[in-house]
Amino acid sequence: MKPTGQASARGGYHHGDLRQAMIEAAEALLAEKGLNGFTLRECARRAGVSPAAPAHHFGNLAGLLTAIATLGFDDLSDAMEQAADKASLSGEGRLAAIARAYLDVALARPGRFRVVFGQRGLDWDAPDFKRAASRAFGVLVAETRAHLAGGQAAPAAPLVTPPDAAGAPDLPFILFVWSVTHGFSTLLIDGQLDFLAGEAGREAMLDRHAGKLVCLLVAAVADSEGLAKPAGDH
Amino acid sequence: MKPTGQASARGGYHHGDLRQAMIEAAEALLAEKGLNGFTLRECARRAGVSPAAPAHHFGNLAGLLTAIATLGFDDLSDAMEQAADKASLSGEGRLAAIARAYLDVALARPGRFRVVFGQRGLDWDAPDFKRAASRAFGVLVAETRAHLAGGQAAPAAPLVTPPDAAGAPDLPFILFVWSVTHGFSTLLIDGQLDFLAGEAGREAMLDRHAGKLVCLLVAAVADSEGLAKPAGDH
DNA sequence: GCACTATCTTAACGTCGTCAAGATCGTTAG
DNA sequence: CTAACGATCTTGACGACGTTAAGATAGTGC
Repeated sequence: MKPTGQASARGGYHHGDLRQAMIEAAEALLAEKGLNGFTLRECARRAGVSPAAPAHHFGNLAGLLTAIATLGFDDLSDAMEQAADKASLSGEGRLAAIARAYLDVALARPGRFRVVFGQRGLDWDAPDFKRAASRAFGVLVAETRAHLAGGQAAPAAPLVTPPDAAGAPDLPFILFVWSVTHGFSTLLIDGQLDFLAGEAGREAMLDRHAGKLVCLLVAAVADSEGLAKPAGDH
Repeated sequence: MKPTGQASARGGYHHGDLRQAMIEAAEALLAEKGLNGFTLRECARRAGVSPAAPAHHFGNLAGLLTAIATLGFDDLSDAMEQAADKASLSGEGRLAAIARAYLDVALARPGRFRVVFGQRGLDWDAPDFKRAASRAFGVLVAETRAHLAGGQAAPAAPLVTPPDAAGAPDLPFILFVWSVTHGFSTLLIDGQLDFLAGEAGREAMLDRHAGKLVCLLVAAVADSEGLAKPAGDH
């Protein structure tokens, strides 16, 4: 049978690199309609492929979303690392830098961010996904510890596997940092703070408050440093 | 035509109080399957009613979810108010009490919490919903301000309309409190902190860290009180 | 040049949210 | 008392969704 459907419009029966094409289509669709309007069929449509084609590459919808979420975690890790390094050079605090980077990534791609931390089912056991998630958490842990240590020194071995952190004495600080950053990002993304924007728009509201919020966070971690540590170290 | 379908099993053509029955079925379904497995048809099925029946009471799926979210916001407000009052009597801090109450509500009904702050579309313009959301934010504002004022005094007029808060000097503190609380709740609910639970389960992990986290929050707000205020008041 | 395997299409299934049209019931006006 | 009416619910249907099974096509290695 001649390829009379989508394949003919594309020029061949095989796509070539459908996996990448699907991911790009998915990102575009997420940016356009958000996670709510996201559809596997629409992605396949944009990739010029039948609805059943993605099954072989991703298994199912959860597989595609997991691939997107993996990219999202890596994006988060990269942005935090780069921001911390740059801030370290210019003398700013690394903690403030990663918090700001986290927020920026969330705001730049809210759809993808919602996939990472969203309700639609993911393959939590996918190796790549687990690795990406661990890396992002590792960056957070490393930077928070560097901040607690008082220096701008980048830790030599920044990779922290989650089980290591389970009993760490500075875990409350790490959770605190993550909670503030993630919470503010989530509230913003979900539109819960839109009533604060006024007529100036969200950007103005961000410029006004995000900086102060990060200052509060840094001050909080610095000031209560001795709270969770048994013996004083300063 | 005789009622041969769902109506006969119920005993009559009319239900009586379908609106309430749908809400109860929805809550049960959310508790059982979460927001992901939530379905309007399944709710109607459990209420013993045809799939099109809820349309007249809620308009569409968003209408039903908005009704649930309204209950969720009211639940949040009530829990925070009661916790603050009780804590005030026993001498504890009201701020720590509302943070803990927020977390407890989220953990007690994660499905409903995800409806309130979730991705599935809601009718943001529904009057009841707006009122409930404003009330919850108002409680947060009032308690944070009471804490900043240094006393456990409950404010006489706790209702704060959102526009009032847009230019308030203590807004960063309020956002800070909300971000920490909401962020930690969200991370927990979404299973992002499950790897910290270990073999002891999530309850043990909560008992270990939630308290310290709230302590950090309270200390942070108390310590950096003078940061956003132009003139020192202590 | 041929089998083999990966890749993609077609067709279909069951489920979903929603709508239009009709049936039923409670209520109220005459 | 009854007839009309509006509110409530059912039925049946529509298009879209995710997923699957079976078949067609293309690149690859022998």
